[in-house]
Amino acid sequence: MQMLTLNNAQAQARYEARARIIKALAHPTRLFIVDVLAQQSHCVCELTAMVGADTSTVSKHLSLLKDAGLVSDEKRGTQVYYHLVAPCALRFLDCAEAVMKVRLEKQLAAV
Amino acid sequence: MQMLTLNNAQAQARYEARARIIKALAHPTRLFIVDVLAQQSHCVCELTAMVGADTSTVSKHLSLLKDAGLVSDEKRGTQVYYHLVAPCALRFLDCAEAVMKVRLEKQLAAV
DNA sequence: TCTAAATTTGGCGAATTCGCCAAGGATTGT
DNA sequence: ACAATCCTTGGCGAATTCGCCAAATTTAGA
Repeated sequence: MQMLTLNNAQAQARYEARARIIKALAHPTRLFIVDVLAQQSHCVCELTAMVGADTSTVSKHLSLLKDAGLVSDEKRGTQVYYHLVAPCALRFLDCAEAVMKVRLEKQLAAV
Repeated sequence: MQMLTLNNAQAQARYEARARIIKALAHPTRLFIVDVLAQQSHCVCELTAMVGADTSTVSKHLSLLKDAGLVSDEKRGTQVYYHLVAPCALRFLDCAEAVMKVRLEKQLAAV
């Protein structure tokens, strides 16, 4: 029975790899994009309009999500459509929501 | 039927709040800590030994997780025990694992 | 071919994150 | 009271992240 530690390189690499994926979701804009893509695929221009930021900014967010393996891209003419390939990412939103709710309840109970 | 956008302050605040919680998990050490606490509560000194970093570093990671509402702390004498209060955070690990597996399969299929 | 639209990439400064060290409580036992 | 242990906080430099602008690329259409 080996104690769980972060001392060996293998365990550390495992957690780093997982953290890299979660980090891809740890941004409000990228979270929003994932939420939108869960309902329907969209091109960069559409997402740019929804987000309300520079095209390059949105494109970089999408590249980041793609590198993490959370979305995929498909070229259609001059446009690039992005699809959500990791639906489990949606549960991040639910979990965050649940944590916020618990925090609020505890805050109210303290009054 | 209102189109989903990030243009209004309310929606933006919502996604920012959720991202703040996810960001708390977006670090290998904090991910490891959550994983460990899922099985059993531990004091800072124990976690420090498992992580293999400075006590202050681990303490700050724990403070961050606590501020996010993911763990709670309980003082017992000179020690402070931390408990996992958001078990749904564990699913982040599963999701990351699944994404990594899909990525690997796709990588193998490309050979 | 020339133009226009869509997207990506490079790069810059600003802001944030990270890990360690040092210092400052808090609590237990002597 | 004093010493020892446990933990937290402040602060520093290094590294990373972020959003915009500018430039390059690709593709469709006139």
